[in-house]
Amino acid sequence: MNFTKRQIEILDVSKDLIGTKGIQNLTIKNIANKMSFSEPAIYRHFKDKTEIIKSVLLFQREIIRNGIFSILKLDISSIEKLKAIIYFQFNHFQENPSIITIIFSESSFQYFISDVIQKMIKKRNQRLIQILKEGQEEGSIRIDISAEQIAIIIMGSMRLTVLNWKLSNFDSNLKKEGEKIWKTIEKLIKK
Amino acid sequence: MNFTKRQIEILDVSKDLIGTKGIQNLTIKNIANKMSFSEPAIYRHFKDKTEIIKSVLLFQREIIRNGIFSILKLDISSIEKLKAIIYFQFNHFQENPSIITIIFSESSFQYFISDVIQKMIKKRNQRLIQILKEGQEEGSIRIDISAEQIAIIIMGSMRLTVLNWKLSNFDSNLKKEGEKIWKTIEKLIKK
DNA sequence: ATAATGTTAGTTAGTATTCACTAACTTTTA
DNA sequence: TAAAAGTTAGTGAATACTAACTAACATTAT
Repeated sequence: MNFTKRQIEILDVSKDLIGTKGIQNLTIKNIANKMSFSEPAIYRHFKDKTEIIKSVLLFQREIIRNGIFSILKLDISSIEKLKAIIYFQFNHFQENPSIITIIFSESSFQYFISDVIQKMIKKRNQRLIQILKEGQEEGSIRIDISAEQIAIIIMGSMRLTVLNWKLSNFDSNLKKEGEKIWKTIEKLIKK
Repeated sequence: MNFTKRQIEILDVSKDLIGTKGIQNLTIKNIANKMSFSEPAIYRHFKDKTEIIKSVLLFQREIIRNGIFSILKLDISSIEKLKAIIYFQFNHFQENPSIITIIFSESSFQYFISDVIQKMIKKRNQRLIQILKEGQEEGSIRIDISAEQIAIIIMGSMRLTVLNWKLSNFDSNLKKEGEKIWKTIEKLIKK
């Protein structure tokens, strides 16, 4: 996970390319054009295209992960953590629309890459469940529904909210929709 | 929406191709191979590849739509309709895993096709909201949360449940997970 | 200090492969 | 016998990637 300056430039350009027109738009030629380089120059920095895609994913994950970690460290209640994490993510997506396409591309990536995404989703789910369980122990979250099921409800509605935003060509206000869905979730899961 | 026998064969093969390895796997060559035809033979039945993809979508939509319509006609309560529709869909997915990839491909299709999907999603959402509103009027669904928000919760958790199933390589038991998530939803939205 | 050597990061020119699609012809079927 | 549904052989465009080379800079040996 240590990228050179130039590698990060390539990853940024790649992220934008995927973001604007999907994975199909990510070609070495397009990367090279956007960087005003020749195509072979790209291969000085990445072994092959797969490496680029993988790195885009890992790089983005790192950014989100750091944000979440700093929230987890805070000394606030589980519900407040949950809210902070959800708001942080909606905020991040609003400011980086390109990565949405990447996140919703589970199905269009090839095998090996799909593995990377799978692990990311699993990890994030585990963290969410843990927070929920803490909340249940604290007594702030209802216990008649398992943390696992609540996690599906939360993750599912978040993903759909983001998808709707994307399908509206990023026209609607994601932060606002995110706040709305959080308030709904809060009502549903609070004890 | 009137397809010949051969066209339906092509659509079936296409559905499977997308289902097993994603849109990238849908090439004229692969279709031809699977049908033991030459590539140009495909063009006797469809103008171009776009027509094939569009038709796959419309054909699948038709099947699901018919199932939902016959449920809507039944003389049962809104909650029961909802349950029946959700069970029907999980059941349909369990028996047709290939179409999952298609349904989760919003982002990987090109522009014109994404339009078709967008309309499908919108229509289904509208129908869901209508049922929920009826339930709220009947007094069986809570009214402190808008039908629109409940719809997001339901659609979102359904989609995520299906996605998880897909990511588990169709190993887990979708029908069982579907029943579980329905029971959770029921608990959450019942008055 | 400077000449020799190696490294980094770019270039041009090209390859092999895959793709959607077509023209021209042949076989099958109603 | 004519339309429908196949075939072979091919095209042009796009794609990932490679070979061979070069300019600029860094390191090392004398």
